[in-house]
Amino acid sequence: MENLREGDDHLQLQGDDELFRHFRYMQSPPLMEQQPPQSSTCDAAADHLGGQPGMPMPGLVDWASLLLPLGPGAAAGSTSQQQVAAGAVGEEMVSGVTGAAAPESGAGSSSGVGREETKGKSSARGRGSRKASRPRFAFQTKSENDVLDDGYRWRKYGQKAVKNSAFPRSYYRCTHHTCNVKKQVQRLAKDTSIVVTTYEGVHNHPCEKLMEALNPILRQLQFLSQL
DNA sequence: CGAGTTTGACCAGCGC
DNA sequence: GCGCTGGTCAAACTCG
Repeated sequence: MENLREGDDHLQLQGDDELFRHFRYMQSPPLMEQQPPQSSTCDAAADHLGGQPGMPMPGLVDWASLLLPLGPGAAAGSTSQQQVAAGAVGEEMVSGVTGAAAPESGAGSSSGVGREETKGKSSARGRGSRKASRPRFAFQTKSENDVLDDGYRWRKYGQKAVKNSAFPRSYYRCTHHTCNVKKQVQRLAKDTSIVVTTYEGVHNHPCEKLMEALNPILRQLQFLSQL
């Protein structure tokens, strides 16, 4: 696995379509300045999508699709530009991104990529055969906070010291009962101001904070549409 | 008391 | 085959 090259600040962001809905705008800038904790990344994404210079089709957000529960077939309903993003996602590319986003530590190495949890204690505690990995998606944020507030709720289930890194890697799972999306968070050893977040899987439910924020508007729209 | 975090142990894959 | 490493589990603990 190829590690992050020295000075490789052009991490290309790739991933599943759902994540692109939130982070697609980050494809051009090498780093995303993390938003303050009080504003979720969903909101941040909204802000950036409208105003980030150099963004592909800035301001064109398919909000309706954001509100749809996202499943494996959800990409079929994506907009054309989303399909372009989603279509670029393949295992090789995703692995490459993961490796690029995890310098030094060996994260994204062959031993790590694609390891999948299986349910049930007996099946080697989820360390059975490596099935074809779910889409993985890594990006860097420049922030003092390790955990990027992306609008979803996460439960930490592990923390590991990784080789050649003074900072441990944290493991999170989405707390939504039907969603088994995971993410890893690790701070770069070379640049401690940079946090590498690796998402694995696709949320099959809407962003909670976004829904919370949009609910009053949606209700109003519903009311108006009835008139 | 429930939800989330911490942390040591366990296990599989990989390289040598 | 063995040791190293990463990923996960689960009991204990903390917090609201």
